[in-house]
Order: sequence, then C-alpha cells, then structure tokens
Amino acid sequence: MPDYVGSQLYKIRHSTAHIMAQAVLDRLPNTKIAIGPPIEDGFYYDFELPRALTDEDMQWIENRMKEIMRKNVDFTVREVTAEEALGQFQDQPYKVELINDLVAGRVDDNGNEIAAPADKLTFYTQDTFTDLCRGPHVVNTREINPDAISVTYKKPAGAYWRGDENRQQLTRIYGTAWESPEQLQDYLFRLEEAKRRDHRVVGEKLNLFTFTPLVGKGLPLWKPLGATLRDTLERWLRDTQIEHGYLPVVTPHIGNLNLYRTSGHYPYYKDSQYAPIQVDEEEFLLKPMNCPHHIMIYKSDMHSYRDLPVRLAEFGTVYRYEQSGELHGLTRVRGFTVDDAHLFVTPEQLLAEFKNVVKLIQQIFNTLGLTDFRARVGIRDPKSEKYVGSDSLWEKASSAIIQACDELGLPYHVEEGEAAFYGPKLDFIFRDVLKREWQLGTVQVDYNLPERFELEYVAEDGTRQRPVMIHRAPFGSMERFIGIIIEHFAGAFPVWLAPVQAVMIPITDRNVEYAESVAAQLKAAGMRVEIDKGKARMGGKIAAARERMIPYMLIMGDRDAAAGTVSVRLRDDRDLGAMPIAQFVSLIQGQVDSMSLDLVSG
RNA sequence: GCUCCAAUAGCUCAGUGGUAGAGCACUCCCUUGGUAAGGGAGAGGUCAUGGGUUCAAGCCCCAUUUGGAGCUCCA
Repeated sequence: MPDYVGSQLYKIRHSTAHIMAQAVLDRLPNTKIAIGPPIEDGFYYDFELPRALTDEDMQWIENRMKEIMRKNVDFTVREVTAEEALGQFQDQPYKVELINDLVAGRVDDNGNEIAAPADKLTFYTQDTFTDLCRGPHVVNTREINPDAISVTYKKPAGAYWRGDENRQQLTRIYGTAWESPEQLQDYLFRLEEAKRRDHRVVGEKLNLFTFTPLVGKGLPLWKPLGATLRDTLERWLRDTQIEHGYLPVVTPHIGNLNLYRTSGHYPYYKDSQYAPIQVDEEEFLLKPMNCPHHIMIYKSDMHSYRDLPVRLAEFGTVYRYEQSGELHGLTRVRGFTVDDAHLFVTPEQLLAEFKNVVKLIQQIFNTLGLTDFRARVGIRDPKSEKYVGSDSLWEKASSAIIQACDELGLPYHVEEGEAAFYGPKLDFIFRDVLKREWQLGTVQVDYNLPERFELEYVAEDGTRQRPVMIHRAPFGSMERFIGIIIEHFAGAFPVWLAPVQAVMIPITDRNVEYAESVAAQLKAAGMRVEIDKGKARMGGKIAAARERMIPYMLIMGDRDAAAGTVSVRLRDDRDLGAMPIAQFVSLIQGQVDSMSLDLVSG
C-alpha cells in the first residue's frame, strides 16, 4: 500500500505507538524501549520489561494513553547530533545500538541494503516522552481519537530484537488505531469474524478432521466428512488434469537418501526433514518432495520429441519436519499431500506449456470464487549461495515466466529470494478475509534437475536433447488449501463440494420410512445425503443442520409423504416450499454440474 | 526452536487449598410436533503426565508433553 506510508492514518498509528511507549514507561520505569513502527492494521512497540505484563497493566496502559491524548500535547521535532542522542539514551541500550548503526551507516533491519550514514538524527517529543524517530507524526494529540484506539484487544507476544532469532527476545505490545471509533469497531468485528471462520473451529463443528498427540503433532487425521470433501476436490482436479493431457503416476512414501543427494534437495533441506531411516546399510528418507520420483519415472523410458510434453501427476504425500512453533491447524503441517505434477517439455514448448498451466490454475481459482489473489514471480537472491545452476539457465527460466505472464495479461510483481533452489517460480498468493496472505498455487521452471539427472529426449534430427521441467501444484497442498477454503466459505461450501449436500428431516417417526425412500432416490442420483432420525423436534433438527452448513434441508411430514414431495429449506433460511422429488433432484444436479456457488440457479 | 499464555467429560467451558460441575452431544422414558433447539432420567472424568510443597492439591511449585498468540522459518 504505497498510499499508506505518510498518510494521516499512518501518522496517527506511529504517534500512538510513541504514546504507548510513554504509558509503558510511566507504568514500569525500568523498561528498555526498542522500536515501534506502524503496521498494516495498527502498530507495535517492542520492550524489554522488568516483569511480565498483567491484564491490569494493559488496561492501565490503555487508560493512560487516552489520558495523554486528551491533554492535547504537541509532537515536536528536533535535529540532534549523535553525541546528544547517545547522551539522551545512555540508559537505553537498544536505542544506543540504533544510533550507532545510523551514524555508521550499517545494514538495515533486513540485512540487505547498506544504508548510507545518516546525515542527521531527529528526536520527536510529546509530553514527557522523547524518541529517536524519523517521523512523520501528528502535530498534536488532538488529531488522535482516544476512542478509536486499543491495546487491550490483543495479547503481547515475544519478538526478537531486529528479527534475529539469535538475539534478545523482547515483548511486543500490539495496538490498533483508527481515525474514528466506527472504524475501530469495524476492525474488531473483522477479527471476531476471522475467529468465527477459523478452520480449526469450523473443522471441529463440521466434524472434518482431528489431531491427537498420540499420532503426532502436525499430522492431521481426516474424518469421514473431511475425507469426503478432500476426495471431491481431488477427483475434480484429477479429472480436469486428465482432460488436459496429464498422466497419473504413483510413487512410494520413502526413497533412498541417494535419490535426494542426486537431486540436490538433501543438503539444502537437511534440517527440515525427518531424520533418515537406516535399514540394511542403506538410508531412506520420508519423502519430502515428489520431484525426484517423477523424474525417475521419466528417465525409465526413452522419449521422442513427438511424445513431449510428458505430464506426470500424483497426489503425492510428503513429510517435512517443520519447526514445532510453525505448526498451525491444516495450514502448516508435517505430513501433507501435494497436488503435484511435473511436465517434461522441449525448450520450444516451454512458453506455451507454462501458459497452459497458469490458465489451469486460474480456472480452478475462478471455479471456487477465489478472486482476491496476486501473482508473484520469485527469482534468485543474487547475493545468496543457496541456488544451483548457471546464470544463463536462471536468466532463461526467469524471462520465460515473465514473458508468459505478460502474454497472458496477468499482473505480477517480481521478488528476489523467493525462487526454489533449482529455479524461479510463479506463485499465486491468496488473501483471506483477514487480509492474511497464503501461498496457494505454484508453477516453477527448472533447467537444473534435468541437468543433474541427465534427462534426455530424442530430437527430430536424432540427437539427444535435454528437456525443461515445469513443477506445478494448483492447490499447493490439499491440507492448506482445504484449511483456506474452509475459512473462505466459513464452512458453507458450494453444493458440489459440501460433504453432506442434503439432510432429510422427517417431522414424525411415521415419516422416517418415506425419508429413507427419498434418500435412496437421491443417493441413486449421486447425491451425498443424510437422514436425521434423532429425537429432536423439527425445529431442533433445522437448527442442527444450519450449524453444520448443510445446503439443503428436506423437511417431510405426512403431507409430503402423501403427495410425493419434499419441502425444501436452504441453509441461508430461504424456503422453497414443497416440490416433487424429481424436481429437487434436477435442482441439485443442476447446481452440482455447473459447480455453482449458489444454492439455486438464476 | 524462542517468549508469553493455557490444558478439567466426546465438544464448549465454570470451579483460588477441604467429597468433581454446567450446557451441548450420547442412552432410555414421555412427547409425534409443519420451518432456528419440548420435558424427565441415566451414563460418562487417574482434573495432560511425572515429581514436589501441605494434615489436605484440579487449584501452589518444578519438569515434561500437547495446544494457542506472536517471533524466527517455510521446497
């Protein structure tokens, strides 16, 4: 957001961060202060505190901040020398480090850019508090609405000084600030909404998956309804890929360590894999990626240019030893299934084939209504050593990706350091309701693994030539993708995807038999249905079905049994009234066949 | 991995040192009700695990395990 930096909201948040630091020092005078910038939806300030903060501290700090704001104090700026700055902050070691770095012109926070030595230092002062800061700030605290800020809405958390895990861990207090109380309320509502949609909560409510320490952390167990959802997605992609000329393959869950030494994966990702398994003098790895296996399948046959592209696809389950603190529901797990495929193409085919893959991914996203995404071209970090292959191959691969995006009219931006170790890639990054970003689909161009594995095809002139590989996964991982669409739909999946598409609600026990005959007809038509034979009354059964986000409730009593109808109620409370069974079957089939996002057409 | 917070019934949670609780779900009984939760009874717990303090521990302390919020990381 280029318009954000320097905007009035930005100044409000930056200034509120300073006021928070003042309030924290008022509460705990021995606190060491670090830095406090504005961020996307608020601000934070990092502190080294003399003791842990309590809820009472947080409330006191928030109240104190409002008090300071209501005093209508000015923010004043003043240029200072390094000596003066060091004198002012002699008891503040983090500030001293910042000042010395600024003066010396060392690396910035990311360690990337060498910053020129600062030609001046500035202090900003409000009330009793002075901070080293380049600004900008509001002129007076009257520009900040005390009723549009909050620091108690979110718990403080740990954060490393300068983002370096080898350095002091500080306490980060988050705050949020807006221009009006209404905006603050909107924001807090959005946070509540995100909690409501949390896939871990919805997954429990809809009975989709579970975790247990006895199986292991980060290892999801898919329950019948979750597995149905997953299977439906898989079948859809599998069928779509067959239409696009992909060929199915199946490979084992472990592989000889030498396979990953040849591919070059092992040394790079040693730390994030399960330890090798030793059997009979040989070492095996739980499969951390599918590429080398697919490569060996390609290599097992002689290929003619006439047969290319060869597109090998597998829902391949892989295991990666993610740091324990990284695990999160379905979106970061230690065992997951990649909707993987590797395309072996001639250099001439690369561009067209890459574009086809991108179109396939776009088609998949559009079908699900996932429209809020951006495309990122990830290229090498020129300063890093972690990449394999020659400069010219990288150059070729990167320009192929960029050319494909240009020709498709796909807006993208290029980021250094986001490439895979063997080649550059195009990622589709989805933004969810909380504006969090998730990497979903990925397409990678690879000249290096064909080289390392000495892959070949026979060209028109009879010579052996090297193919180019495209790695791609539209969902990324089934687990993460499902986690994200659970939150996207808040559990209310489109009809074609819903694990249970319709629930029969017999009004009395007399009507159960009729419900069973209706259910049998719907199942015969390929629908996923349930009968609620529970003891609850109709109202209770409706409430239960709504909780579970089941698209259609078919209520049936004596009148329906006599007339051969079902009374259709939708999960969004629309009531379609009684209709013949055949009419309902064609209604639901229409929605399924068109993969509609709506419950009724038109 | 690090900091902080947490762990009580299948689920959501109450319980501040003195006999283990509620709602939902489950089983049984009554109720057979036409569009957002009928009534009653019952069953279900080594209060995460292991140590410690105490006359006495779900509650206090230590360790471990697992979960959460962040940080760092993410092929």
